Amino acid sequence: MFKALADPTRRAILDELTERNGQTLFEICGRLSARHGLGSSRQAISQHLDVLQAAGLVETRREGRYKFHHINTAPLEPIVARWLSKAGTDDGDGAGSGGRDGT
Amino acid sequence: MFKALADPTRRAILDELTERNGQTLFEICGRLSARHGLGSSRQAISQHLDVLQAAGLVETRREGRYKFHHINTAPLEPIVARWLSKAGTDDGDGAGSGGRDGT
DNA sequence: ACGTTATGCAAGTAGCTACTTGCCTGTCAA
DNA sequence: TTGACAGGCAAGTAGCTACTTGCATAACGT
Repeated sequence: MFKALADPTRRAILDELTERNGQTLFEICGRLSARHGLGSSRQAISQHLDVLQAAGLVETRREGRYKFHHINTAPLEPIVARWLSKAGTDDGDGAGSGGRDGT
Repeated sequence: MFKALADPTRRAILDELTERNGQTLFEICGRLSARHGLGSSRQAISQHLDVLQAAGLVETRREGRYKFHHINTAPLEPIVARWLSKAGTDDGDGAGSGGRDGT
């Protein structure tokens, strides 16, 4: 899921779907090159959408020869909370376990 | 920054620092192999820490021959809110702009 | 039926990324 | 000072990832 967010093009796609949910592949293609200045081909976008769908961030709805893509922000919420929840246990020692390397 | 989160080892490091902030490189090494079952070498972890530091997720404090690593969750908050804030503008059309490919 | 439109699948390629290996610098203890 | 400890730098390698190219399939309009 994090790997899906690692790519700038995929983040731009999410930006696009946030602005206008339920777009087709061709519309995403056009808007990406027009509004984000990305010159990716149709297949590239299609593969990106596959990755986003596999990550659960995008859901698709088939309708005739069109395929609409909808953003799903549900998986985004717990991922960061995992590190935000704690992260107040400052220590300062940390030097008592030397000698392990694994090589 | 997203690329820093894309790697499982780096996420494990963040987990470790969340549990015990201010660890040294060697302690992180030992705890990763002990608690997370990761057999990464010292240099590998060092490079991961460099990436996390470049992403602003980890800050370091030098003290003698020790170097303590502290997690910084500040950059994590706005990244997801970017897509969570809107994402209610469902549309449904989206087929009116065919013909653009860019190739 | 026929051409067009919208999308899908698969193989191949180039660039990136994580990891290793080897050596070096600085710090602490005796 | 000497040896051990903690960490750093740099080059090389293997696997992954994004992208391209080419063809195939299904729905729609006429």
